Amino acid sequence: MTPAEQLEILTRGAAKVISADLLKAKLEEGRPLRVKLGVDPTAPDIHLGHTVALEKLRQFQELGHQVVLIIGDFTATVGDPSGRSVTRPPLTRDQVLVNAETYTDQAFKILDKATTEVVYNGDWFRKMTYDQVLELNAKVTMQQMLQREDFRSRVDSGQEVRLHEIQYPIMQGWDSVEVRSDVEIGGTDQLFNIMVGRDLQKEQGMAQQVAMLVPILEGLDGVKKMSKSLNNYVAVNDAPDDMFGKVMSISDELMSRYYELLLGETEPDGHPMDAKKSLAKRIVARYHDDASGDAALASFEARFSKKDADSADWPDFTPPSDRKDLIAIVASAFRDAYGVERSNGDVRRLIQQGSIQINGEKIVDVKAEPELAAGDIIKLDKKRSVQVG
RNA sequence: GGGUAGGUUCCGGAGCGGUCAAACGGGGCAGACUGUAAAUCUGCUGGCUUUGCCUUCACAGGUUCGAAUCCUGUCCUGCCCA
Repeated sequence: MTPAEQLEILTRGAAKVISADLLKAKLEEGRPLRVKLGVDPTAPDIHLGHTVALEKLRQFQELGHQVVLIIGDFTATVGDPSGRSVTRPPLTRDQVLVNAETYTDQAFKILDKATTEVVYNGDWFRKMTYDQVLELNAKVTMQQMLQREDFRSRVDSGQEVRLHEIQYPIMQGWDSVEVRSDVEIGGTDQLFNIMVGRDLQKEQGMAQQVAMLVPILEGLDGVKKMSKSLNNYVAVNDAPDDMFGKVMSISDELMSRYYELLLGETEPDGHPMDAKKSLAKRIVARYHDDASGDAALASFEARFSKKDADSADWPDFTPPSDRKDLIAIVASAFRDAYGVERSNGDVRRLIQQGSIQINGEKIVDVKAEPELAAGDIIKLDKKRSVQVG
């Protein structure tokens, strides 16, 4: 494939490339480019927000370039302040290593494991001396740091900014030097960090990397960026039905955004609901398989469209043997079938507000002690039910 | 180091001796309506063996019949000065 063709594919969907000309020049060298993505193993789940960058990496990979995945085992103990309004709590090394492991497992759902280079930035940062740290710090000015929106707004609003946080961009930049990257991929909020990488590479007399910024995907709420901590994410490891359901719950407006960022397409004409089902099915198929996508669609339609509870496939649930009051039953159903802890008070409220149904019959009496038989369907809330097994 | 303003429930932010599990807003959850959409309306939003009880208002003591509210000390943060 010619450099021009590659350029066309690679820049598609990118929010910003600094610069396209530089990328073109690198492609024209005809060698495999080293394409870097730094990941912060702060949370173990990869979600759709991460996949935007990962899919971009895969495009490079498919064109024969070398993907370098940097596990920020060291930087994670600092915490990327990008886009943050508060200091991020640091993680322990053990947590980070465990997270890194699960992270790469998931990343290889998208990337080709065999040809991906995985490195840990602790390998070089832990060896650094204070001299070297100071030398690096001398490359960046306070003013540059304060140009950053996230730091500046924290300063302006009287929020604390701790000094270790401003080390983050420097460390991320140094990663680029260490791996001699040609291209760094990141979200648009990574602009500053990636540019620091360019500066440091130049300082070291090295060719500068291209900054390729991909758009930030909004989470299920449609407003804030998708993130684990906001609990507005779809994890690539989510079960098919769960993944499908989450996609169905997004707003129409957000759906067209997902079409664009996740599938690289425009939303098809027709009823928005059909478009959404199609989107949901394809996302499930992508991270599981085609059969799962079809099954999730069928299951969704049975559960919600036809409201045919009998044919729906709800998780099995065995009522507790020690207590038979409704509060205990519902609380353990949430816990056993969905892994959700709800306090008794919480459950009590659900009951009082008419969320709980047994075989389609609403139960509002908090003190009810229903007789349950195998096969009974207990509705917990709008989205979840269980089947007594 | 000095001065000063503060630390309240998920967040913001009231409260300034009892009527405070704590106004109001945001967020979240549930219900109605729907397309598990949006908008709208309603309710809820510390825990429990729930007409009551227990634990919360930075932490530790103290005053008081009674404290988130007063006093003392400690820790932490912002701002101004050095």
